[in-house]
Amino acid sequence: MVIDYSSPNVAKRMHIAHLRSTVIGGAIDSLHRYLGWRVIADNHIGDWGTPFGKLIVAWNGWRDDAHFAEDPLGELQRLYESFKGKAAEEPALEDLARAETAKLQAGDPVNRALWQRFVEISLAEFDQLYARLGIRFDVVHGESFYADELTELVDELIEKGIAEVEETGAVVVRFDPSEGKGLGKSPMLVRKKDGAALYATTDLATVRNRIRTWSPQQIVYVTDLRQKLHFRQVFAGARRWGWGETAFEHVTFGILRFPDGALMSSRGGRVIRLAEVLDAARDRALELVRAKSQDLSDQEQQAVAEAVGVAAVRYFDLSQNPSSDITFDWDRSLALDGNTAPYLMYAHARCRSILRKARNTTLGPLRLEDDVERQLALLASRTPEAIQMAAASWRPNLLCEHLYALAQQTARFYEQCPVLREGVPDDVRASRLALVRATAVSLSEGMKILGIQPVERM
RNA sequence: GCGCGGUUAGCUCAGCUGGAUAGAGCGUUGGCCUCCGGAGCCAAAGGCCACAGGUUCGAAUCCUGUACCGCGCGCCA
Repeated sequence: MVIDYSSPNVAKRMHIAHLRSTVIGGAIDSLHRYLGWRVIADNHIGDWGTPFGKLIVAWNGWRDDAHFAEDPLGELQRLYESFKGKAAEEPALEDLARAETAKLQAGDPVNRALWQRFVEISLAEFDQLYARLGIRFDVVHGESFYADELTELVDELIEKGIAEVEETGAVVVRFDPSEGKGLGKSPMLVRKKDGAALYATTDLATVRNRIRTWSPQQIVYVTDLRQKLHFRQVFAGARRWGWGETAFEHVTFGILRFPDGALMSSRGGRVIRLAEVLDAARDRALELVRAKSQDLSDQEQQAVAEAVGVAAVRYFDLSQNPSSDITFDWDRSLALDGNTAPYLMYAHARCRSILRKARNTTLGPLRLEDDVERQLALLASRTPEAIQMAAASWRPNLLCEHLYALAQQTARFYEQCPVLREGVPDDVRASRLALVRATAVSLSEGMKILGIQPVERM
């Protein structure tokens, strides 16, 4: 299975709307790896096209070297955004940008070098965030990777009769209504009248390359639902090409909004940086760790705070059904109590605490006499089922829900079923200890799939 | 106009391959540490599941329609 997720654009900072694809995609990725799939995670970054012409114009025209030295990506983003403002007043800039884009695509060494630098700066920052989030890709083939084969690909589409040339010179793929509801009225443009390719073209080239390279059973895309039509077209185009052996899946998720309903997007201007949210989450967690866990060393406190903070942010996103829009709220996404990642981590840490203290006690066969422990055993035993359900329906939130129920039951068990206290008969103790261990394993395996790092103490 | 989503408690959301009195968190109110970790536990209040039909022994869940909200629909990605 090839899975395509995260896919940020170069020269822009990742903001929390990017978190959705990254975190949901990452969870779907690890769910399938856990179930034995061979998964190739491919980060299809936006590193090509007209934005770079604009960026080069802005770079040459009005860059701030001092700002660039201290915050490279911030300066690139500022330049890109300022281009829009200036171009609105001075339309000639758009022509300049087109010219710079053309030069870049033709291989002009100066523009190529600049582009290379922009990409490297962006990737460096993305990698830092991926490291914090525990995300790893097998390959990073951005759009530029396919740039050289697009002309040939469109020519071949025309040759095979898949696409047709219009009078203007533009090339489109026209669909029959039988290829999908509504597709008959929505042709897919693969070449502009000026000869340039578009993102549908790149996506077709990407499909072709993935099939040639890995012959996957399945190719999965994780993007927001606004791209639904686009991918339906790409998939229908791919089937025309004869790539129907491969199953295509578009996992969509809803839009991130502010509480007042405003959209969060680079376009709208109102964004919250992902790094800023992760930092805030870590800081809030650190405050709590310092108050609650004074027995941990300063270094351990820092590590736990980072794990707890990142997990809280991830879980906020993962625990909601991908298909619905979500509202970003600082307090809720950074919450450390209630239905949150720290709650799962806490339940796990309490199990670990018992197991540490019980080092020399033997684990026995299960004797489930109390209703609370019976329920706990039942829930723990259903974890594999929850993992399968979550994978099959592309909904990591199902696993979140299961783990939360398991953690809740763990807390009840902890209150009501003593394990190591005096007076607990040996056979009951041995049974409960085995149950605690099974629970700890279920929780930690499940959390790891969700990218939540279980800790021994917190 | 066509297409795709959505509408469940004060707020944020689960539950959607149909199944028992519709769940959780937050918030509100009231309890629980001589006891393995209180980032916790117990309890209460709070819902004609947008509306109207249909299918079914049974519908928040499936079908049809309506209303409202959001998104998308060739030369950006």
